[in-house]
Amino acid sequence: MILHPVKEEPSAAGRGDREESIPRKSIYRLSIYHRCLQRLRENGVETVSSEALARAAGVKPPQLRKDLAYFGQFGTRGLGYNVIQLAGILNDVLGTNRLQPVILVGVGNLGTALLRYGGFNKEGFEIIAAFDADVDRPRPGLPPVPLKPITELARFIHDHQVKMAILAVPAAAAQQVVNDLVAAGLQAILNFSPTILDTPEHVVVSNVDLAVELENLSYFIR
Amino acid sequence: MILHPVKEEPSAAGRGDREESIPRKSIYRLSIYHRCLQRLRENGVETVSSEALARAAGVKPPQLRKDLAYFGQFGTRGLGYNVIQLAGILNDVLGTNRLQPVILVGVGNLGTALLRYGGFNKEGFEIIAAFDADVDRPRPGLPPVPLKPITELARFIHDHQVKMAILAVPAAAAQQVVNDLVAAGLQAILNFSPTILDTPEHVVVSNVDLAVELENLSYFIR
DNA sequence: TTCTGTGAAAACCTTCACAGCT
DNA sequence: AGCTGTGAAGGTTTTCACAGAA
Repeated sequence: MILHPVKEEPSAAGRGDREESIPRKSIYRLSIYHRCLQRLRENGVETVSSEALARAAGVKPPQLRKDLAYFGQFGTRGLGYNVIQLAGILNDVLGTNRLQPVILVGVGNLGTALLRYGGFNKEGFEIIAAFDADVDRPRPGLPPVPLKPITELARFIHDHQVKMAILAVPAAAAQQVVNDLVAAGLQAILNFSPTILDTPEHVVVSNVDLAVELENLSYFIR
Repeated sequence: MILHPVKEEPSAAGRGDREESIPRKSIYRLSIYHRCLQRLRENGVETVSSEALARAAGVKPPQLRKDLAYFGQFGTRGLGYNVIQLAGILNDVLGTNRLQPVILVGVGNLGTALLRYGGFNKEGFEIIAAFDADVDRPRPGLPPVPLKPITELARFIHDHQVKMAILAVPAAAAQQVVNDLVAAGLQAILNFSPTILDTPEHVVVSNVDLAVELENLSYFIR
């Protein structure tokens, strides 16, 4: 995905290496399990075995159990996992129980598309503002999110205690913007700009490069 | 990604296990190197060392050299790599030298956003048609891509020899659609639907789940 | 009996260190 | 001298296999 999505490797950066060192891949899968559990809950399923949940998430059962084991013992031997309970635990672990404010930086083609998409809001994230160098450029059909000049970025981050940003600026501008974001205290970046960002240890970056994902798939076609 | 962003693990599925077994991660990085080389070329750089290219791509130099070594020897000892030549080689390896037709399946919020984004076309991919169960639903500002009912999917894939699809249908519909795609001979899927797809060995899937990427980042915020 | 939790083994990927061209 | 190519070492993640609780 992207695939795996492409991706960083430090184990548990950001958090204070809680509980030894948990592979970042495990954390990533936790989000996937969480999603599967939500669907099971919607379907009224009360209990799920590691085998069933693993299949839904596309992993092998021992992997799922190992991943969960980093955080505790949540299952009942001979039975499986309580769907609601496990979903709640993952909510706590991932920090998705509280609504998380997010800003979008870069409202060009892709940024506009992401704004109009709106799918983030359903999952506990809210884009509370968008920033761009050119505020006046026409962008038909934008949802009612405040659009601000990028010069107000640092101030806004401070004032609203923003911790996460979605970055969709041109590659050439990305590093400079990131420097500003980091200086303002931002902690996590979902990067759609086609560049590898240079960030300090305590800032976490996930890269999603749509062109790279397609190129990568292209290799596997005969 | 992102990313990411998430991702499959079989080594060299799809292709006939050419050259022993090449890690999928290596292939993925090849796309990243390719992108960095393009930028270097634009800047008029003629030669690049493994150290410089690795830094641009966010990896360590031996990793870059190992990745390239799966496909041959392209550098000059004492000098480095010729930017244009290496870019050409990666074009060949990745199969991005020829224009690749792609279809979009699912023109809801996200699908529409992706269509309007249009960033794929620059990179050697062209969305030649879009499919949705409901063709009549209003979608303002769509680019001039043929929008067809999903019932014509199989026929179209056959007639146009389509090998790649971008999937952005609701989770509940995804597996059924994928079954149809696979039956029609499709080989690679970039999946934006928030589900793990069940596909035969010879079909490659990259998953990009935007909500999962955000959730994952959420963990690292204190 | 069933299914989780987990140490140990296997597989995998990354990094090192240096040999070998230019 | 400089930098690539690569076997071997090192580290991490995945998988196995079984002990142990319900």
